[in-house]
Amino acid sequence: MARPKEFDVEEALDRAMELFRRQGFEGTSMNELQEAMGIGRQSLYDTFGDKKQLFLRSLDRYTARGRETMAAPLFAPDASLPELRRYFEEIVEFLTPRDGNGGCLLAGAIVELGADHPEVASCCRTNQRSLREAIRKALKRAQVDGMIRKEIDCESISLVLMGKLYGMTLLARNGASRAQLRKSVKQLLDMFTS
Amino acid sequence: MARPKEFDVEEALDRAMELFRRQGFEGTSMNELQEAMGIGRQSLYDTFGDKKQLFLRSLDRYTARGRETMAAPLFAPDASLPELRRYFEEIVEFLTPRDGNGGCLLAGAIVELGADHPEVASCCRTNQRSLREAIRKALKRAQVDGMIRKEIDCESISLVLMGKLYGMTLLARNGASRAQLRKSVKQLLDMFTS
DNA sequence: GGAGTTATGGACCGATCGGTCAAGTTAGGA
DNA sequence: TCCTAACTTGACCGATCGGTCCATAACTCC
Repeated sequence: MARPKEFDVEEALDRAMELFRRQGFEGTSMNELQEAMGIGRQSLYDTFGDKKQLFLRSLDRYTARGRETMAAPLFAPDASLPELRRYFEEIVEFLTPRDGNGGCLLAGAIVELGADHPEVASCCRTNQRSLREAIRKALKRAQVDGMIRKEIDCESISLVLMGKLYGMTLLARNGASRAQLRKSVKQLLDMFTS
Repeated sequence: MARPKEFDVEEALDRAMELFRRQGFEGTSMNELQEAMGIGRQSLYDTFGDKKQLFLRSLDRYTARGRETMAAPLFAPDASLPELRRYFEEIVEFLTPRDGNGGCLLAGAIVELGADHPEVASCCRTNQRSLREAIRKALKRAQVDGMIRKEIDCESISLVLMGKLYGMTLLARNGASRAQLRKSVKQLLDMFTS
């Protein structure tokens, strides 16, 4: 081994992730990334490969981060309806920040690259699958405990809720307020709770 | 007046719209547009202005087209629950074409340009407002006729349904099948019908 | 204290970007 | 008929794109 890196790889990746989240893939240039990450051109390419690889790593980090923070309680083995409600509440808050720079890297990735970048598409689908599964389990658990009506099909409702999450990212980007989103979440969730 | 155009403006716009829908704003170059539209460079700029103006006109056309075709029955003065169901069914079909080139120009516009292009954002919001209003009226009418439970708040459910539409564009882009989307629509709509 | 390895900074690459210029062509109106 | 306004064509513009090369610096190991 020789000369150590002068920058923090994880931190640089966070900066890239944030820029991609706000501006999208095509909308962000390597020059902007380099500047935002605070590293030199060559260090960028040596460490992260080309732009697509950097985006993919940012996306991976983004989804992992989401699972570890906001979604963590939902992924807990005993997660139920309260955890689900709390998760949706956190998503609403995340999508409507004070500075107005809402926007979801995952949604951007699906729209912008989902059709022609297999690895990105794969990452997005994997994330959707695991999240949906966590939602389904939480719903089922809540149903067993009598918090959700018996006739509800948790499997298909989990897809409805995934769509709800995606839908909110666009509603938020299109001007919906935190209060509006919060209310729409409550309306939907109350609909199948008993 | 002098020499007439050799190409059909509306048709050229359709081509541009289709390309933007599939590839997004940043993902589509003027060279590609020129080729797809089948016109010369200068004709393009003379007729449509710069890229942003061309995109805006494409977006306008896209939303207008949607209102005139799929959404037309929903906008009818006597639209009710059947029209609403039918509209969602048509959207599902639109989002899951045989060739796999699903994708919604409106969703792309919101994600890619909603944050930093006021005119595009304005167009997206106007479209959302009018569509949501049509949904709300149809819901209300269905409620008066006893097809929807009395305790339902049509105003806020209309936002839930707008979110559902947006959500489906991402679900479709992320691999959801026509059958899955259809089922999720049924699940949601059945939830507040009596 | 070399020797070998990795990181850094900046110049540089061809390609492509959105957009324009100018010369030539085709029509309508006087 | 001929003038002129509008359309077409293709070369061309500077800027920026993603990506690479190379000389130099900084570190570890022998």
